[in-house]
Amino acid sequence: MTKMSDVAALAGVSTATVSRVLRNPETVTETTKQKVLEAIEELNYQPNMLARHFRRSQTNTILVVVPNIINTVFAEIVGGIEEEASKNGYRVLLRNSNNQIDREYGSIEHMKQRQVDGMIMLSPRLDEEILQDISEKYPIVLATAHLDETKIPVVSIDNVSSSKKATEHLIRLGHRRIAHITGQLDSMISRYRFKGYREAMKENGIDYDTQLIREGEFTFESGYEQMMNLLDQKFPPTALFAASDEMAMGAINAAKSRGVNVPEDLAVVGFDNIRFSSVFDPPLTTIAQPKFGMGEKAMELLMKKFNGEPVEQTEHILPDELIIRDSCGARLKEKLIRT
Amino acid sequence: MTKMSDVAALAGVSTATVSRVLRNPETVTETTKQKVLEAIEELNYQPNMLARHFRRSQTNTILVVVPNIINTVFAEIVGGIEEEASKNGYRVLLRNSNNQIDREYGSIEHMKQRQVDGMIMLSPRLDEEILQDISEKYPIVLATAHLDETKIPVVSIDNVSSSKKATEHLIRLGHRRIAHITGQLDSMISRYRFKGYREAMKENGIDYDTQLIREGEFTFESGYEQMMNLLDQKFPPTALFAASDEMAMGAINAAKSRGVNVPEDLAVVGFDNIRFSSVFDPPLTTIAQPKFGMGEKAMELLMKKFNGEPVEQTEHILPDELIIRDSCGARLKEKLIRT
DNA sequence: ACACTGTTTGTAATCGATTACATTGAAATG
DNA sequence: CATTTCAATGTAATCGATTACAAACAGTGT
Repeated sequence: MTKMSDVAALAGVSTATVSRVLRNPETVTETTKQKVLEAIEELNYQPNMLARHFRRSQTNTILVVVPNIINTVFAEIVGGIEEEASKNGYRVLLRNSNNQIDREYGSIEHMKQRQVDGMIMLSPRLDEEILQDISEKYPIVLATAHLDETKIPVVSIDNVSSSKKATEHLIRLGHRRIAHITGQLDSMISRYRFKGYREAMKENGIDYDTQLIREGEFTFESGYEQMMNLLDQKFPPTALFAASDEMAMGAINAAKSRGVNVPEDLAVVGFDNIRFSSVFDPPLTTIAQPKFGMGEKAMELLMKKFNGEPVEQTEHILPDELIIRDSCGARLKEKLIRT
Repeated sequence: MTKMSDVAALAGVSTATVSRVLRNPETVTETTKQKVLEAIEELNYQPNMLARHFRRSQTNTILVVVPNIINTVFAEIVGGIEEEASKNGYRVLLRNSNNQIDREYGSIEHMKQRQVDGMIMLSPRLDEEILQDISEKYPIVLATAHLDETKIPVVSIDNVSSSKKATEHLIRLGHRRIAHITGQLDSMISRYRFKGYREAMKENGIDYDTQLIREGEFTFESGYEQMMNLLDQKFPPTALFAASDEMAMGAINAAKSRGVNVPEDLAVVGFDNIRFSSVFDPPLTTIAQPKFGMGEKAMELLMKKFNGEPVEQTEHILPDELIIRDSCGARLKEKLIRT
């Protein structure tokens, strides 16, 4: 491995000058710069990054903590982060937390040891206070999260209003017995989506039946199971708002297995607009989160923190969108009206 | 930040001893070890990893280069890699190549600069010779790849025999006009899957119609489009083997849109067994790759390289499995026979 | 008591880039 | 021409852990 002193020797300058050519070219005359550049070329020199990182105690690496990379929602967000990071010369270290709090802790230790310059946590489980403490000393950004009163930058969509929008869409289609399958209720996101549902119902003067609320786990299987429960009830729902597309798909399959037609007998709206929602039969009506964009935005905010720029607002709400496909019956209705 | 010399001072020993307690505890007497450990505890000392990495020129980090993390197949493999890596105290740096060769090059530069201890490439695009060169100097493992004659460890399934198995399944169900939608044919994997198809046809005495071979891009959209083409032909196929589940789904949707029933009018077999295949309507018959396991295996092999253990075989073929669901019509047939 | 062996600990060099501070030299000014 | 100023470059310390080598020490056998 050629090192800086080799370059310096060949170019007939000191290592300080070589270093300057590399990092502050404007402080060096054109002629010496050329000499050094030629020597670098000649020797095929590559700076030892480990030495640089050590000396500057900076790694140009960020840590992304994901509950589970296998989940397509997180994978897309990570895609956005990686894209934006590599634009800025940063590298992305990936860590699956598997929703375990101690793994999240471990990741924070990692940052405390300065092994990374900052971190982005997706759907953190850690207490708000703990996160707050860390954020005072280290650059951290959260995504798909919501904290009540805090200075930590958060990138998210408005889960309450979007869920409200989804539920209202079903109400507008004439439904009153609207079921809701939530995600794990120990997660903020699930509670916010549930809240949006309640608000929509209330504002439209509908007393919702608590029997129609079921807690799932954001998976197909849980959606399937909970829908089976709902269909077993004396007065089954005529519509469903599921807190994730996966659960919506599971629920629809449960309905199909019972001969219940979607959307004719059961209108369904999901959440996330995952890649497969448009291909599913029937294509899902759902709330689209700008997943890739959220990743990019999170990384942007982290870059601001790195550069010492102020991050004006702490909460960055990106726009969501209700995507109407077939599972809610709106298109079917339109067609019927037209004919 | 407390450093090693602080600990040494408090414990009344030299830094060398502190370092030994941390890395070679067996060379230190029990009593001094205790003193040092107490001092570490007292000061809440954490070794500076950047200094350690620099000094040892080792990073405990590996690089994983993925064509696209958004693709669920790769996401699952990365999940397996991450799992196994963190068991071994290694960290995973993620890089999306977006199938661009120059990005793959860049990642190799990264390793040459010793910023990572080794790398795993998924579905590399780079030339075999280049990879071979690199492998002689740096620890590298490939996954979902196949190289003809090389010393680079590769983790994969047998794409030829599995595709043959998939095609034979369709033949056994009585089909002769079996179409095949390939992936991009500049990718080895696509060519191997195509080869498996040809072998199955040939061995069963069927001259396949080149009109029934269409090149897709591993996406829904391409599957949809190519199926439309197939359906437009004078003698459309009665069965389809698609080189990926995504394309199979696209194709099935194309068929549905034309009123062609799957599996009654068109039997379909896919490839990959992605998470959504079982939920699709109809559930896909497909070849299951042990995705998570492939990731784990790849990391295991890399660990062997790190430890200087010999990697006996270069090609590690993991078992695949034909998962029979509804899209191929086998179940339907059984049912008909029984009744 | 002495030499010898082996274990434990300490001293100080080392990894390679960065940078505070010192030096050189050339241009500018009176 | 002497002096000041400033830009360009060099010298050497520095970051913190690791480790080759040296030293100290305890135990063993004669």
